[in-house]
Amino acid sequence: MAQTPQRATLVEVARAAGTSKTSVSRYFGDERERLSRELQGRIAAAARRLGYRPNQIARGLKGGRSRLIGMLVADIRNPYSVAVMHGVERACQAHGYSLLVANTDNDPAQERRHLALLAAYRVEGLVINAAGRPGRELTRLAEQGTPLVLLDRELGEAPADVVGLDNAHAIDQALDHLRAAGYGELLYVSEPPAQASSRRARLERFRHGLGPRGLAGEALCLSLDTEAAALGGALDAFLARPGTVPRALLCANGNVTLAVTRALQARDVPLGKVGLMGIDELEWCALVAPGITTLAQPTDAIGQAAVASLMQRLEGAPHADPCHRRYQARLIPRGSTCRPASRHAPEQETP
Amino acid sequence: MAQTPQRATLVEVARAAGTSKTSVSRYFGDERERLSRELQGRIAAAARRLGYRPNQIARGLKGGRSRLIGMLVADIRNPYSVAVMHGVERACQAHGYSLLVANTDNDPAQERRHLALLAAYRVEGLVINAAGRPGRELTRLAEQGTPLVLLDRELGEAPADVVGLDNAHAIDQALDHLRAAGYGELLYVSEPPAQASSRRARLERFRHGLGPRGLAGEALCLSLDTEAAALGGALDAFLARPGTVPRALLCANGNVTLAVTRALQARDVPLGKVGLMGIDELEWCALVAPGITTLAQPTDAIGQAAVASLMQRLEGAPHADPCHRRYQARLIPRGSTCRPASRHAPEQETP
DNA sequence: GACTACGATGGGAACGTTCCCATACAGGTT
DNA sequence: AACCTGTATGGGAACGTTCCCATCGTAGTC
Repeated sequence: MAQTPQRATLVEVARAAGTSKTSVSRYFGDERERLSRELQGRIAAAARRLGYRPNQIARGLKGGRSRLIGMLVADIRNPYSVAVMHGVERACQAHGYSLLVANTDNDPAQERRHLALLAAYRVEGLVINAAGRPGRELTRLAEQGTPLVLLDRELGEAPADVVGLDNAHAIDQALDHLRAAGYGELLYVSEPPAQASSRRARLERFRHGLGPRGLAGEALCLSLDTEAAALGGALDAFLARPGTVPRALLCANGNVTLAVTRALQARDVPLGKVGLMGIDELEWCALVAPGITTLAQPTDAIGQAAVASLMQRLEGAPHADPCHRRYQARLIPRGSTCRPASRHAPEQETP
Repeated sequence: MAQTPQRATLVEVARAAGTSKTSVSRYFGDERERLSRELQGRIAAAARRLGYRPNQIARGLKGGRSRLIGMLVADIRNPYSVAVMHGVERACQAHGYSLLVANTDNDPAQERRHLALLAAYRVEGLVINAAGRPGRELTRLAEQGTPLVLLDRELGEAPADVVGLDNAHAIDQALDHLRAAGYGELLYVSEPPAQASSRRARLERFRHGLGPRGLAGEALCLSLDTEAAALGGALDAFLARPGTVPRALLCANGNVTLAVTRALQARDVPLGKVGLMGIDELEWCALVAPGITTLAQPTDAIGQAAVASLMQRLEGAPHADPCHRRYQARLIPRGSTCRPASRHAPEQETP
């Protein structure tokens, strides 16, 4: 039965300060210096007394500026996504924007629904880390002038900037590292590439990078959700092959690394004897003995770049040609890619 | 140079459909059935043709219903927080709300700023998983009628529901399990309890639970950010004590488990010989040999309960007495709490 | 002393909705 | 024929801002 003191409005503050709403609006907008010192003082006092907070919703309505950036995340429980999101959020904040996050759980239907929702809130820009199937919704948004940034996947259709890992270079780093460590036969494990261009890019680079380096190998693509069982069989087959060339597994992303590590442990395969390496650094990679070698993505930089991209279009040239920003991975060598014979640097910590 | 077809408005749709804005508003609100079949058809056609989407901002302004729930997260990179957030988001969605997330990186200044921001967007309810220092801002919000839910911490001052783990019972489970496994001397490692009531609750229960069970032990509280170095020393001291009673470490949360596991590995201490157990299940706990025993929190249920709490106050009794909902942890026993002597069940997978 | 210029302020029309209150016509009752 | 009652629709005033366009002094200029 506490009474609810209605939230104060601009007009109420104006009345309390003995001035007009225009002046109060100026005070809270960015024209404060146009007001006389004395009036500023009166407004400040009245506002504080009433506990006034500008209503962002009303602001957004009039000016058309919601000060909201939307982000579509395919899987909010994926550490990579969260790390990037962290960068995105901080960058938004630095530019005076707030972030509206929508998680799609990898479900295209939710993706469409959430896209519509973000549009309904008139987000001024959109960071997309989901399948983003061509989506008329997405194209429409772009046509209506909402800048789009894709994380780690290209869409072709909609004009949008792309920010992400330099996939080709990352795969090159991995192949070079594995070759230098003495592994000659590789299995590349990836989720189905159909859905994301970065998966395709990595896979292709892997295939084309083997020959020139004198490596043998092949790729295994499966959905971790639906075909997890198949992974074990495929690993068995790979490990049971005839021949004595040292073998290694290369995981296309953090989820795969997790699944593969589980499968290897279930089989009591010692890491290192069979090499293991993954794209995406996870906090536990150093902990699983003898440590899993990874390629760390500069997630913070990627997040910030995404927002920078949006800001540029928001403030400057909205219709410039789509641009790509690719970032380099950082190799973190650990024991999982030291063959027992030549083991020299058993573990190296993240700096 | 692409021209920007301004986003269509209600009035434009009305004109195109040869009707009034009221009818269009009814169509997109929840009074569609009041319209004649024929008019519905005309509106639908016009809306589709123009690509109309109701402007949520304008809606929010008029009705005072922003359809937004805010969530304040202390550390968005903490898997526990993210897991709960996932539950919150899905529940919001199910109730027709969207989630505005603000991450504070454990910084009180950011916390205040973000709280103000969420208030500015007129969120209809607030889920708080941050220090939430008494905060006049918070009390004000509560007074103005915004329902509040605290995750895993009580504030005392502001009237708010609390949702979280049944800390006392969780600690009891841990102590019982460790005792049954034969450990007699425990070290409880926690972050400083000052900031969060749940940390205090766990710590206290630990202290009071030792005696009745015939256990010895003590607690170590340190900030992982600033005193990480001290952890190693404290572990050394604990492990080097005279006496032959088997010893175990109990970690107050996931962050602590990570830090402690790192410290133990750096010291080549085999898990199990020294027992290790943690609150919060992390995806890698099964992977670090011989597996780390954990108490899993029902994060999804907690997130959903938080939103349910808000909805209840939003729809029903806004001023009912603050209520507490506590959820039970689930014990996942693994090798880290099997003493070498009595090792029988080396590993057990998460179901 | 009339003119312009400028700095400080205020009035009022938007922005795109919702929702209260008409209006219009149909079909019953008296 | 005058009266309700109900259903399908439309007009217009909010909601809390921003921003254009006054207004009103007070100087500075010729």
